Amino acid sequence: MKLEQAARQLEALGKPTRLEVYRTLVRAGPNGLPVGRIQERLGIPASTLSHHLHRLILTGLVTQERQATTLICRANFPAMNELLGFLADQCCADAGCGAAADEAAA
Amino acid sequence: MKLEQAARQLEALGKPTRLEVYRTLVRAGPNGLPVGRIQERLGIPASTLSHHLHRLILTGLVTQERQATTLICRANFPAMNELLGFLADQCCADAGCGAAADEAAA
DNA sequence: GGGCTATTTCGAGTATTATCGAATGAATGG
DNA sequence: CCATTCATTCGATAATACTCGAAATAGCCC
Repeated sequence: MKLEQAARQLEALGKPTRLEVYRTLVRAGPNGLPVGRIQERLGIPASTLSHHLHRLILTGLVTQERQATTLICRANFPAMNELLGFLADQCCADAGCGAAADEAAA
Repeated sequence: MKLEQAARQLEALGKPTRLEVYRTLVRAGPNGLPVGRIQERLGIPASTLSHHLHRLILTGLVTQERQATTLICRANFPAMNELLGFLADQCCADAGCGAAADEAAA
């Protein structure tokens, strides 16, 4: 993964509002959640939520699929995985720290 | 870890410039690197670099220690670990995805 | 097509952030 | 104490981003 792409994704998760949206989608699992449901849960104005979702989609962290009039949003788990991998690589490339090892052991 | 704290750290890593600084420190390992050395490597103006380092320090991702006239900067590995843990928890709390498992197996 | 629901796009106001040169502060060595 | 080196703070500018109401679009059902 390129550094710039990673930075974009990290930035996308770097605002509490968006991180909460993303967390909600992650917790919803592979079935995803309609936009309206997210809005109900988090109490965000529709236009604001749409804006944040768009940003998350642009970075590839979230996908959308149309079902009739509602749009289902899903967390893109492989993308998250890649991002975690990038961060872990940074950490353990030359450092020899126990970071990833701890995670794996836990 | 609180969501807001995680968001602050993610935001800190969310700009290419800062991510590069952080990566440089991570790769430097526990010995860290003087501010001037980072500047040489990345070619960033001193004031800009100082600004970014300050942000990284505020979020707890980087620490500084004075050695005579030079300031040694170090990546805070436990903080990074906590952040990775937070993201992994988000991912696997209810979703049952294979994310962390894949990382561990790799 | 008319009405209805779900969601996005538009537009504007506000706030935060990045960048960098110049000036300032901190610490050592003579 | 003065000169020197290392790094931060100041100040100003430009760019980017957040927020949200109003208007527009997409798709279904009758």
